[in-house]
Amino acid sequence: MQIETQISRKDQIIQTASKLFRLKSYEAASMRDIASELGIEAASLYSHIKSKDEILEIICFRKAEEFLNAIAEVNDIYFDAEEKLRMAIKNHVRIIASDLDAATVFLREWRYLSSEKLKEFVSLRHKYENEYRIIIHQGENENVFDTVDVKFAVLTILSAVNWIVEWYNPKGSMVPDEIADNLTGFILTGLKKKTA
Amino acid sequence: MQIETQISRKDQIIQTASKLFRLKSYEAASMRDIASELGIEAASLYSHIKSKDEILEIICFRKAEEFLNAIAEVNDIYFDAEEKLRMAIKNHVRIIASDLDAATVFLREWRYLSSEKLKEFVSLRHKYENEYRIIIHQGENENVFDTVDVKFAVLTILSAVNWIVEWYNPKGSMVPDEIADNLTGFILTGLKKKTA
DNA sequence: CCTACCGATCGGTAGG
DNA sequence: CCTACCGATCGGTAGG
Repeated sequence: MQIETQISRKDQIIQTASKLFRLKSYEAASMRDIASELGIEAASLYSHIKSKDEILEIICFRKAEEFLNAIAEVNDIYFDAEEKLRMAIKNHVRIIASDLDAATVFLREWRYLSSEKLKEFVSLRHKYENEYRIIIHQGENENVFDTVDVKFAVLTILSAVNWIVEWYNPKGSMVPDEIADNLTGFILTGLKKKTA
Repeated sequence: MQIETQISRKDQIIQTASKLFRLKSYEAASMRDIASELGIEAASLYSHIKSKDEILEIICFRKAEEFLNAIAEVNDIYFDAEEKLRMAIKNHVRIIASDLDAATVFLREWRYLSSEKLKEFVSLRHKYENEYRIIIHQGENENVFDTVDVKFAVLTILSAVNWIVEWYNPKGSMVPDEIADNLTGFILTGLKKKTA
């Protein structure tokens, strides 16, 4: 009956790997790099994990699950499309900001997944994208969103939202919710003057 | 006095490398991979190029120059901000579509540049981003663009424009100029119904 | 968790 | 453009 908030060795490995995979990429970061960061030998890592592959899988699929749970919750709680979109983006930005290392690996290094896992991963991402497509469709039906190429719109929205891993600074002036609000504003009304 | 349209061995190497760097990433694609694609031995590559690094540098800096030339031309030819933005995006998409392999490497693999070259590369990208910032500012002054966080707006615009390397299909139904028009529409007026 | 090690593969060079 | 090769490093295993 441990009440300690100790983080398991396995999770320490995953956390360290996230940091190094983000910094140097999955291929360039070696098991020796990860081990030395933890003050142990590379061979010792294998008492906790099966392979380098496995680490990447855990990082990518954990994040995928987080994103999918968040969008499911939004669809449960909110009713109108604009609010759904607003909250989906807010959650998305929060998840990225809560663990920037893992989120960056999820977004940037997933290509290195082994081919079976890669297929599964891609299908989870499609599932996530599809949730956004449904929201946009709903907005069109509610007559609050313009009729657009929905696939195209979702790609554009997610690209902007995911791009924040490239510039987000936890010590910067914008907190995650502000970033989300700014993004949503941009997505909803664009750059052009409304009262021109 | 050769009139042949032959492509030099060096350029063949660069083209093949672009393809493989995009497909497998810079680190994972080996010199032996590139050589075998060309039907020669890995050692033979070094008669035409100095190092693997050099290939990446050539790809990244060639593209950087293309992008910078294009935006300079836009600023020379057009006057009002909206038209400048429209044409800048059109050129950007055209450059990406004209050589998807090289563009993808430019956008995805530049992190592997050696540290001196990386610094130079990042400064070229900042220069490019700055040209967009100037256009947005001009639009604010002309009272056609809303006042926004300019840095944020440029990041969002470029993320959407660059994301096309992830889904653009040369054999797909949308030609580059259509993609550019769609993107520009989205960026200018957003998702929300105007006549609600 | 360590020592000791393996086979494979890497970028690159020498010398022709 | 090739053969022959180098030192370095990789992910991972055996055995304790």
